Amino acid sequence: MKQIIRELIDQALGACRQDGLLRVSEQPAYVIEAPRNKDHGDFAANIAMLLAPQEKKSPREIAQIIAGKIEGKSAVVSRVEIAGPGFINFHLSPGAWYAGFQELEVQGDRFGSSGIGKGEKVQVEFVSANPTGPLHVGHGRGAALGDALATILAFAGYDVQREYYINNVGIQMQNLGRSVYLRYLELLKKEIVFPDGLYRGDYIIDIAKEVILKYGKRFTEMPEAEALSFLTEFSSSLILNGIKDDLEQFGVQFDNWFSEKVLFERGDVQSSIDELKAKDLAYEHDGALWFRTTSFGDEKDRVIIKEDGNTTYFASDIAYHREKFSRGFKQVIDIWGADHHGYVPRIRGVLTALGIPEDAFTVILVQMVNLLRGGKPVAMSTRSGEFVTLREVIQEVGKDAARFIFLTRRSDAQLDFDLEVAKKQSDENPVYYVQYGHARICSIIAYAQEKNVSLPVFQDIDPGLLSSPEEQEIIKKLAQFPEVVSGSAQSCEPHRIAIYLMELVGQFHSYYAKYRVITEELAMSTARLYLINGIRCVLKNGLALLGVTAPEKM
RNA sequence: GCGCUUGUAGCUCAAUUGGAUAGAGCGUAGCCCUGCGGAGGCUAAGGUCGCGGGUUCGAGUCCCGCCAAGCGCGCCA
Repeated sequence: MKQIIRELIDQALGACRQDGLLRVSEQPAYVIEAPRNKDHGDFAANIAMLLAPQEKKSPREIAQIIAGKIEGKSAVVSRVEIAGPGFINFHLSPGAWYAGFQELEVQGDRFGSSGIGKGEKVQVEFVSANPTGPLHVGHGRGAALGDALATILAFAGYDVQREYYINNVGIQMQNLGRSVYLRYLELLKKEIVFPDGLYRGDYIIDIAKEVILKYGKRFTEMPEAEALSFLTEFSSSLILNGIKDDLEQFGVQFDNWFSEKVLFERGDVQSSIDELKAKDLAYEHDGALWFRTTSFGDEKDRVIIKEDGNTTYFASDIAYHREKFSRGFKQVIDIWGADHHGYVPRIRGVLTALGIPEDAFTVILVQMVNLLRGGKPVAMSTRSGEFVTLREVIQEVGKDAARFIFLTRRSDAQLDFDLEVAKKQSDENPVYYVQYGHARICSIIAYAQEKNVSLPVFQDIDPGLLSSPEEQEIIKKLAQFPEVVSGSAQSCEPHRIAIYLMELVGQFHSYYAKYRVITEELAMSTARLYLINGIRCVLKNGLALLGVTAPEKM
């Protein structure tokens, strides 16, 4: 619809130039938008204000000239007016919106999808938590965001891959193995000292118990190094399986689980280092090998091989990101916890060094989650092991509520997650508001069937009957959905869809309260049934993009 | 100390990416079922958009300076 308006304006500008009314030596990038205020029409353009400096006329005067060339040119536009500082407001004829109806009807489940992604390969990497402990709420936020974003991008025509990077190399893994080993010995009544820095959570003891069940005492009889090596492997794969289960329960499925170990086994880490050396971007100093990240805007250079000869995690990440792009992704999106933000310049530096275009890489930082219960903070200390796991949250409040709460907020703002509020199946909890709307419509459709009013197609209805202000607003709102989806994809902001759904369902609920859908008048009943079925379809599509179910009954 | 992010109604959050009179929910005060789902609807009160400058036709949005909160600033991951 915007496109049609844009064409009208462009044509008018051409006509003005031809008639010598305006110079338009340089056409500014103007905006067409749906004004907040209904009195300002269906669309507004700011072209006249932008043109004012070069035309040396007042914006309103220019607007008047342009409007003169638009008036009566199209059946779509019923009225054009000049308002405010020089906006050109377009009022559309009611029939203009019917196109949106038909699109919705034809596309059904695909309504809202688009081809703006042009089939480009995009990777979204998210969660990527170390397999040293269960996922917590913060990971849940990243999971909901990454998963929804991936779905939305796919809907917008990108070829999307979801990837989880498994950090299964390094000191933290050894710490995990040692933690389990010590708890194991402890359970077998050996004297132990449990040092700081190891994992204290109860889940470590659970793993140790499982080891005893499966393998008995045998690790007390073998050399410590051998036992540690086995237990590290055993524990991390056990934890990783737990993570996979949790994510599945949360409705998240990855296409690829990428293991850091593989980078070493295939020699990717070594070859990355070689490449940096060859480009003179790495140098030796104090017995370590440094990467010249300062050349790319970082605060200081960073170590990639330590004095003791081991590589840093940074070395792995260089290799990993290099490897990602070698797989042909046009766009790589990493979702990180905000506590890693200091890491962004480093990785950007790496990519620049490797000759990867800056805009091919996006980092989305997801801010912390403050877990509350009835307004009071819940202790979340990883070291002491006192934290609420994602699994517990899902069990307590449900997948849909948790996901929706994460996805109604922008990712770069901190989020208060109150378990008591999330659990309430009412007012304070918007997910039920949206789902309830969907269920309500399904129920009306079922009722209509009972009354022998079957679900109509566009040809069956008289759209002119949908003339109340509420109905007109709903029709427009439905037509906006595709733009909301593509905007959400391009800005990597899934929350826009959640907000839109709450607005749409709000319109529906008040419409429902004011007008009766199924009455004695068949023509009116059919038209209204058609309208609310359109709402149902959009609610369902929108919820699907967020990974939230759209129940027919609740 | 330096850097990143945030600051909008009593609370939790939006605001079409620079647009016209800043909006929802909760909470508060009232009200609405003889009708398809009351997990709903209607009305009211509630704002110095952290503070101060600047940019321009126009700023919650961009720039600068303060203030506050969170997070970073390792040859840890």
